[in-house]
Amino acid sequence: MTEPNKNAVENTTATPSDFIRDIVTQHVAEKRYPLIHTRFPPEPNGYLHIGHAKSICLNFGIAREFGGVCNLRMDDTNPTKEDIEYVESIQEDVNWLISGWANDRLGLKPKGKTPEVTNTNGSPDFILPATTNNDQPASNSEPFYASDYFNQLFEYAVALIRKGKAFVCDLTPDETDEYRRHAKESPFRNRSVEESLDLFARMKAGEFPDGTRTLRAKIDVASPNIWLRDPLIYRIRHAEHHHTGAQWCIYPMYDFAHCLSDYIESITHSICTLEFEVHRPLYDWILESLGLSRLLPKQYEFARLSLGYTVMSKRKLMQLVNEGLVTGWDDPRRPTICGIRRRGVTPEALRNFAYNIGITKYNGLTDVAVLEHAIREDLNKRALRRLVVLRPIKVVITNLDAGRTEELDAVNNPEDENAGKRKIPFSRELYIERDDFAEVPPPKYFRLRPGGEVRLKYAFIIKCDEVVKDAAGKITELRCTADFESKSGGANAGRKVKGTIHWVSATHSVEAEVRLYDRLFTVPEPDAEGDFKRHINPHSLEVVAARCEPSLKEADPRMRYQFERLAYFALDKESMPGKLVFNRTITLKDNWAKEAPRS
RNA sequence: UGCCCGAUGGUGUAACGGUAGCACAAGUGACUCUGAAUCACUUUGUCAUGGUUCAAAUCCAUGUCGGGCAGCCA
Repeated sequence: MTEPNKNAVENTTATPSDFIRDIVTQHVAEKRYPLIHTRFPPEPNGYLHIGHAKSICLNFGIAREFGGVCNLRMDDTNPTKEDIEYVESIQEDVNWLISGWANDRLGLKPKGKTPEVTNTNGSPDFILPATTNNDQPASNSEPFYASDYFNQLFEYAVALIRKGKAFVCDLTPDETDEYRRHAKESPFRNRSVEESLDLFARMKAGEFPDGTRTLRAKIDVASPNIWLRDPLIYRIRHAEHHHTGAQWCIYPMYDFAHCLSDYIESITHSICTLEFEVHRPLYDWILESLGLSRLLPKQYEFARLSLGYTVMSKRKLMQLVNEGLVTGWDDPRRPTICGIRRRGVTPEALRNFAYNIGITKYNGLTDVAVLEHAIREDLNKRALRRLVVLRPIKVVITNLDAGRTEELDAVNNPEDENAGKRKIPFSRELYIERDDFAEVPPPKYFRLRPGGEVRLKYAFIIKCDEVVKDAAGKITELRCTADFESKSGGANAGRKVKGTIHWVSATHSVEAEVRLYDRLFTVPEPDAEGDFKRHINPHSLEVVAARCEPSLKEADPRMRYQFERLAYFALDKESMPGKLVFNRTITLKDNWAKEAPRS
């Protein structure tokens, strides 16, 4: 049997080019950093989706192309939204997507390891180096967690207060909002360093309820950039954290935690999406205000992915799960990485897609056709061809005896001669696809019709002699005669007929549940206006009982299949020996579907 | 409203002051024991107006349109 990953195609030779890689290239040329170090920092509050895949491919791609490292970091500074379930799924999805490509660039840390002090002369300074798969067996490693730096972040915050650059503020959330909107200084802005230090320590000790006090950076309340108007950097939250437990009741805000986590991990290029652009001055301000001794990371922003006929926001994806509109996070109709994987898409296809769409600062809408093309291109090269009839109609070969079986040769993959051949049984009773017979054929129809001929793939040319119907007028079977000389290699093998259709032997075929997936939404931008759920496609899933050629009894979950003339399929995780379940990954391109309605 | 960012065929992107190219999509034809794949060909574009320059998609100015931010979310 062929290796599952053999014959894969990937743009590994072409080097992607975009404005971020241009910057990195220049930094490498001027030897600005000893090592190019990126990071992928998801918040564990949901499952990863194809938009994250774009970011993963960017960050790991850069690490790969420039001989660097990309840390996986849980950006877990908000205990009320995050969960261990998401931590686990994130690791699984990242590993799946980068395996065989950039898994050797994955930056982890030894289990339980926390940052070390690098500078003892007054201001605190911490470092936590990454290890890669090359340095350390994966079982002793774990991802980075922003929450592992809570001690260090606390010390950095104290340092900021000491420098007179942060203060404890007693304003309520509403008041804070109000003051900020009107560019008004907090009445607590000028309280003494000692008092802020004392209050901050007491915040940490749990003396105050949620929302009563915050730690704020002292920057510029009149700044045109809202994020510089004395932004909050710590808030009180009496909540258990999935990673640090009940240790803390104050938690750092994103802006404070992120830049410093990058610094601690020696990140050089901190790449995020466009909505953080206005935060960049704050990112720089915090790092510069602390007077840190090592090279500072820099933030760069690119446009997040929007894809046609789907929704990408975590909130909406969560809503679809909670309201039972899909079966779960890994429902194959969803744009989540696990859903895409379950559907049968390979990591290579997803990476090629990410490569093809490029990286810019323009917020566009990517056509799903680009994704579909990447999937088809990959599957065409690797999928094993099989004959399966989705909606059967019976065909009786009247000039073949009942007990007789012919064994016919079939090519496993015309795109890969190493994939070999297999035998398919042919007998008196067959099934063909209902769509492949038309009693009253439309123009240019070249499949089977009354009195017409068609070739059965890998087998014989048959002629339809009689259409049998039941009392209600429904077609129950087609009675046909076969030209046994027309078999591949036979005397009449070269005989031309217009159509070739797929078939299975009725007696030898095995049943399978086949799940036919279509796009989840009926419009290109479901969330453009109004309620996105109004646009859910009622036909996004159809389940049929299909008849498969017998070789599919040994179907392998690692393999991909093309049911000839129909679509690409993969085994679902619910499939069992004796109870086959296939998911349709994507249909074959169908020009007939475009042609037929014209007539 | 304030601040920030962006605009190249239908869609997504390249061109780094010097021939507007690529991919997807669409269309035509060839081939075909998959109406697939493959191959060949074709259609369609620099937001607008000024300026700088021998030369502008690229630099400058103004405008138009689009997006983002204004959580004790990330």
